[in-house]
Amino acid sequence: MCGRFCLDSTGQTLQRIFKAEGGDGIVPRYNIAPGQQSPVVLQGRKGPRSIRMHKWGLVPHWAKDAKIGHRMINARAETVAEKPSFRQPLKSGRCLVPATGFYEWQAIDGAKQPWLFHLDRRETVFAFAGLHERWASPEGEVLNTFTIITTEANEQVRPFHHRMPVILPEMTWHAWLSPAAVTQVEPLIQLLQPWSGRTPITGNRVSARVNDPRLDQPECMVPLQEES
DNA sequence: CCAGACGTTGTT
DNA sequence: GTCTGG
DNA sequence: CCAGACGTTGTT
DNA sequence: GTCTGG
Repeated sequence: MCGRFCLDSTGQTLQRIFKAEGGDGIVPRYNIAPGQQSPVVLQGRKGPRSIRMHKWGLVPHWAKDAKIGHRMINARAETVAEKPSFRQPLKSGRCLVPATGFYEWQAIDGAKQPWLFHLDRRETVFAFAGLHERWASPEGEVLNTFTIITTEANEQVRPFHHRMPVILPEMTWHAWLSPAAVTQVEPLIQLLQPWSGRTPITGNRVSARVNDPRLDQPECMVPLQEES
């Protein structure tokens, strides 16, 4: 699963980490939900990578209605090459989705308690494997959207959920982003495999409940004291 | 041929 | 747009 | 993912 | 229960 994540980074930092242009004005966010705009890193046919704001929830180019995006927030790595909605984006619309963490949810006394999963250092920016699409409404309005690819959960996440977003190691970013279009999909699918073990994730309980406005504040990212 | 779906997660 | 089901 | 809505008619 | 909106 990846139904919510955070990106504790400025556009300037993203430019440096991803060696990309754009993204000016991006500020840290701690509670990015489906339907919201979030940065993605794209590789144009020529020239440098660029950072763009896309809407989370992929709308296929053939869709008659943008509402379909609501159920396209994730794509399974195991089937992404076959699904009508993702087949073309896999060939020509791969992207990176910058993040510093993602949330899992635990029911405690009937309430949903968020846990934040992040890398060794909580502020380390990493990249989800993503796909993006450009959709034009019948009226001609353009909507840029993306989805996050998921895979089997690793050891750290498994106690919470059986799925997690694919995290691409930096050494695979170039291969995932280019060339712009491919005919053979197998090498790409291979890139989605090495998430496990290679990417140790730390989970910490967040000091705010779900949809508590404080969840949008950086203070909530600080791990809670261990309970005695 | 046309009509309808096109997705994932989690829960029952 | 493309595939599946009827 | 979670939260919140879940509807139509007629009038502005 | 299921769908939509964020």
